[in-house]
Amino acid sequence: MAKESTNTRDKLIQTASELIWSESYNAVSVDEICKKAGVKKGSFYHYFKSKAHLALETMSSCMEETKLKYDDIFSPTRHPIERFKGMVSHVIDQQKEISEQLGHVCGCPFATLGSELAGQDEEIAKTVTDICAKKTTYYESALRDLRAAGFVSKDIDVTRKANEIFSLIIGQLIMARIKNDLAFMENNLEHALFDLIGIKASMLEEYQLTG
Amino acid sequence: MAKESTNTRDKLIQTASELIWSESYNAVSVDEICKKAGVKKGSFYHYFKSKAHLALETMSSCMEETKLKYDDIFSPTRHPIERFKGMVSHVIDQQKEISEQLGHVCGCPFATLGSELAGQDEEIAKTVTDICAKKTTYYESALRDLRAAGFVSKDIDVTRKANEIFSLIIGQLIMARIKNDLAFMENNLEHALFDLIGIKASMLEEYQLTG
DNA sequence: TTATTATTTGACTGGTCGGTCAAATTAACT
DNA sequence: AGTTAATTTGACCGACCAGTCAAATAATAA
Repeated sequence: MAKESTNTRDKLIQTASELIWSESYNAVSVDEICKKAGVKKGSFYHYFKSKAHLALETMSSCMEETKLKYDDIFSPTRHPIERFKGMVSHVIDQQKEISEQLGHVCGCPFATLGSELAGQDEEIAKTVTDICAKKTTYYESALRDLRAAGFVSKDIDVTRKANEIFSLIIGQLIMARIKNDLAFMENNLEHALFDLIGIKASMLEEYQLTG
Repeated sequence: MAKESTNTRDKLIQTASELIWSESYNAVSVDEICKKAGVKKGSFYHYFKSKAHLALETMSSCMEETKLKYDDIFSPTRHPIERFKGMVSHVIDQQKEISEQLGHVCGCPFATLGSELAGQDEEIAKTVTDICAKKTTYYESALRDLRAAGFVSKDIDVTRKANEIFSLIIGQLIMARIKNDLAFMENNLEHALFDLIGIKASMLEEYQLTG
């Protein structure tokens, strides 16, 4: 997340990521990004053909990191309950780290950017939609394994449920960003998630003992 | 929602609401708002001391309307299950209406604005936070009545659950805005909501018959 | 070495931004 | 009527916006 790249292109992406994530796309200017990255504007437009393209590549870069992390968290070698718990921990840890680094709870970079530009830039909206779809596939797979293990009802609709889970997380992240406070999420995200999935506390305890 | 006010101030608020809601705060300029409202810039700054203040008053105005609607939907005279169903219908109807009118699914105006300006304007973030808190009180009250009627467990934490409900709705609205598609919400919001509350389909059917 | 390509620089553009202001107009009060 | 206050107007800032470009420099290949 903080790799101190010497490469000009990466430095721009890194800086843009921080500025846009903590402020917003339209509130941050190309000049500002260049200044903070220590790069002249001409170089910026050597690597990116527009501000929007920088945002797109920033998202790609961020999604690559996320994929590495999620491939581990949602590895089929883990128990599906552990996967969801791992994801919750990861989300909260990441938010803590970023909020300490940038001085503000930032929420989900994709959702924030997507929401801001949904009515302004179709390509960005499309990219965010794709990223969201990708994330829900992790949940779907974990839900299938949860179903196979008998933790949830046989007739659960995993696609629908995965989307519900995703919405819940996005919603809590947005609220955390607006309130600039992670407390509620820390106390409630896991609880709410298992409630939504339909796994009772008693089942979690049982799993805890046997697992 | 479309009152065609002849009053200059109201016309500016109305226009700003539409433009900011469908685009975003930073993407819409004061000039643009004035032009569409048929008002000169000098008049704008006669009524609002800054662009941010216009946004604040736009939110107040929107929240007033919302309160009228919600006071009806969440009237204690209604069965608490009916209240939640009524809210879901209202949210979806409103989204449909606005998306037809403005040509794009717009989501929650407070969440969109709040998310965009969370790291930029503290007063706006604070206002959005207050509005969110106000909305959750409707859910809390309905949850208490649901608990009293025996539809949910006696030891449910209504404040926590109300916040979870709120997050879920915000999340689905953000996703609908990004995807510019209401289909998922229409098919799933009510279902997900009752899942989260912990009311099984069988109980809903039972209520349907007796109510 | 020289020729070719990739990268960096900084000055530049035309347009737009949020916001100001004094003067003109209208409405309200006496 | 005359006076005062509310409203509207349009011209006007300086700062900043995204994006351009030709020339300078550095890296690579022959």
